[in-house]
Amino acid sequence: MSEVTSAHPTHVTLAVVLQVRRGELQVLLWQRAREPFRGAWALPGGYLSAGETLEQSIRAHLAAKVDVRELSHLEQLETLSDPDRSPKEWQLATTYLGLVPSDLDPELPGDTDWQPVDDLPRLGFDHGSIVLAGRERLRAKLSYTNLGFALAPAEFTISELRDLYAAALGHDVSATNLQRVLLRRDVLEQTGRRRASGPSGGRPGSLFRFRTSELEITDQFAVLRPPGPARVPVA
Amino acid sequence: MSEVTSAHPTHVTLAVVLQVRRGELQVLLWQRAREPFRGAWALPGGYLSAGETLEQSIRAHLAAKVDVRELSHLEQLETLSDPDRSPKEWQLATTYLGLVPSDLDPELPGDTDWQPVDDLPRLGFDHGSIVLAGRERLRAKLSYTNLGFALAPAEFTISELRDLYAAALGHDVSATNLQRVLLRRDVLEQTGRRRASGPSGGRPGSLFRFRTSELEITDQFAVLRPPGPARVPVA
DNA sequence: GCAAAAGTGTTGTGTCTACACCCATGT
DNA sequence: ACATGGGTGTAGACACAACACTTTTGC
Repeated sequence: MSEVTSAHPTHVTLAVVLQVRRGELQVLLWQRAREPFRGAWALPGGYLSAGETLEQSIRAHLAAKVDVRELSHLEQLETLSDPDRSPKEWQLATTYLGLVPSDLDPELPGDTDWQPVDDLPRLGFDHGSIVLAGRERLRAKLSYTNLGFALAPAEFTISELRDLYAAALGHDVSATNLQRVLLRRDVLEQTGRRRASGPSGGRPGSLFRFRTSELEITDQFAVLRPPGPARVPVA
Repeated sequence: MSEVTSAHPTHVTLAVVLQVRRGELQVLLWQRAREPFRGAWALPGGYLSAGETLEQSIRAHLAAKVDVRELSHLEQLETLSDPDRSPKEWQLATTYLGLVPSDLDPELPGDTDWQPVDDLPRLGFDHGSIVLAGRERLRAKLSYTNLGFALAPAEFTISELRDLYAAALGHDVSATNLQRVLLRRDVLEQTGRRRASGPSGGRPGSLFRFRTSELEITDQFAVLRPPGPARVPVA
């Protein structure tokens, strides 16, 4: 139990902001200057203010760390309530997953930096497990939605997209099959332009873009799906 | 904005408790005796008490309505924070999905009853949309997990299970294919016993049970899945 | 021509739906 | 015998992975 358990808990919002940087999935963290967990890294966030929604709260706190307009996606994860999760007070935390496209490099305050999710520093509170929960949500949704749009620049080649997916998913991805899956699902479209070849030659890749930046479920993986004459093919 | 917006919100937990009753999916509701929304139906739940986790809170509030031991499953849904969601106060609500096996018929207080999800009465607050969100979560998880265990009695025939799935999913389900899908996924096992025939004859059905009552993801629907030599077949 | 990178063709596999057919029981 | 439901066999649809092969570029 907390040292202080008042009748009313405090409420904070926390965000797992992820971006693929230098080929690996990284998370935005800041280093605590005060107890508790002085010197440890922590997720950005803070107290809920009067009259705010939780989403407004996390956006406001993130604004102190990054330009919030650079967030390509934001969704709620879990609300944590273990009375012992903060040593100082009874504190609820509603966690969010945020994503930043790989071509942006936000200005950060001095105490804030990106850290690799696969090699996290020591994190305070329960923030380590929150980061992993965020990564799992991302991985799942990459598989059955068009969430890739939130990791990618506006335009990209299939190889570049493959590298983003590989970094986020943590395993190799075949460019060949990635292209076919996303085109068949009508998630990608060709821009008509092509990227210039690299210095060592090679065929220049076509540039693609995501058809929409609204989250859509593209593979409803609906096993046990409704009976009936095959679903209408896309026009 | 609420009439009263204090610096600290109150926090409630609410549960969408679902059960298949008489062939249809129903939700546990109680009828409000006081303003706001006097006479309207509402989800069970209530204020978070000092030192409780959210899950302890919703279990405690449900205990006033049903025997909590009859809950076969309980999981967190979303935390709602719109300042206008309650007319009286600034109130956060963390919502849960609860499930009750179809063979139980809990004793209920006089103000509490089951209502069909497909034909809801007038609900107070934002509880109508919460019920639908709970139903969607159930439908999705029936498809790719073994969550059926939480709707079904300990033992059942495939036809009985088919009827439960059909009621929960809202469309016909083929007993033939349901059996094969769940057996292949190793979710069901045969008990060896059989049900007696009905009055009008017919072959008696074999009795099955779920292999486990722990939630498991049985179809990881992992499109874009890791490369490699085919996953090891079940022994 | 040769290396490098992008993209297509093709085959095979796993998982599901649909539907015909067979099985076991009561009357 | 026949009706009533339970259960199996089998064929086809579909989406994907794997991999060989072709195309387009730089040097």
